[in-house]
Amino acid sequence: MPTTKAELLQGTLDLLILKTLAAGPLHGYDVARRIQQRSDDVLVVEEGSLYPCLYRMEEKGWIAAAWGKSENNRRAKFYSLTRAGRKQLEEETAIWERVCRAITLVLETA
Amino acid sequence: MPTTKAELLQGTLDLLILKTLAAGPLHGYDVARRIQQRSDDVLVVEEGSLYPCLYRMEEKGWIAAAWGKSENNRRAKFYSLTRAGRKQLEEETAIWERVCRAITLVLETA
DNA sequence: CGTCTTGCCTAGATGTTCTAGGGGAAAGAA
DNA sequence: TTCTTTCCCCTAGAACATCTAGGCAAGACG
Repeated sequence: MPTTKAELLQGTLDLLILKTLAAGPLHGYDVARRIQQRSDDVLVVEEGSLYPCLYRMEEKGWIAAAWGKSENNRRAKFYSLTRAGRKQLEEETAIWERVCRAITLVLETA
Repeated sequence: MPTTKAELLQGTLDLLILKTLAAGPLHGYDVARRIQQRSDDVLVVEEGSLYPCLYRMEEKGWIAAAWGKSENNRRAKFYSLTRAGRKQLEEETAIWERVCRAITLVLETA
């Protein structure tokens, strides 16, 4: 039996992507890989979740896309945070901390 | 402007209910109220989410229901944790801690 | 009697993520 | 050369949880 279910917490993908892009532009494939690496392989972003999410975020103006070449000389679409994206990152970080604290509160109540 | 969006984190409702019932049987309405209170009004469980969730959990054998009278002398359905429910609570708590830690890891990466 | 509160319930909409595909192009092996 | 692997992008539809927006019954309280 593997580690079983519960990869991604619904509603946190935007935040994870925004944060991952905060350090500088990355292409989509790389965004997913970094989230997985930095979470010690706990969070796995499927491509079927990743790309639609990137489009939604682009439509909302949080990120901007530009075609380029990857470090492996492949055609790749690079995403970078917009000003609105940075603001969104701040907001979502605050919400996460608030909700996370709230859940912890409930779990700690004897 | 109010506190805006993001009440409940999708996927955490089962855990919150299980934990709330761990201290003893409660009726549905009360479960929602306690989650809200204990989270300092951050987590609000709508009734349209609550009851379907309770049914799912009952079907899975995590909780058991019994009709009774509330402290206000109203007809109410009391839910209590089964043995399987306690096991599930342990599992979901572990998953929550793992995922929460993972997200925090990503958010803390410079 | 009328209204408020408690408490349970449901159908349908909404939104996110996953499953399960497909495809092209560079790199490396045979 | 050809074959296979890896990288990188993309999409349609299913699955699932939560919310919206209602409805209903009965006790409390004026």
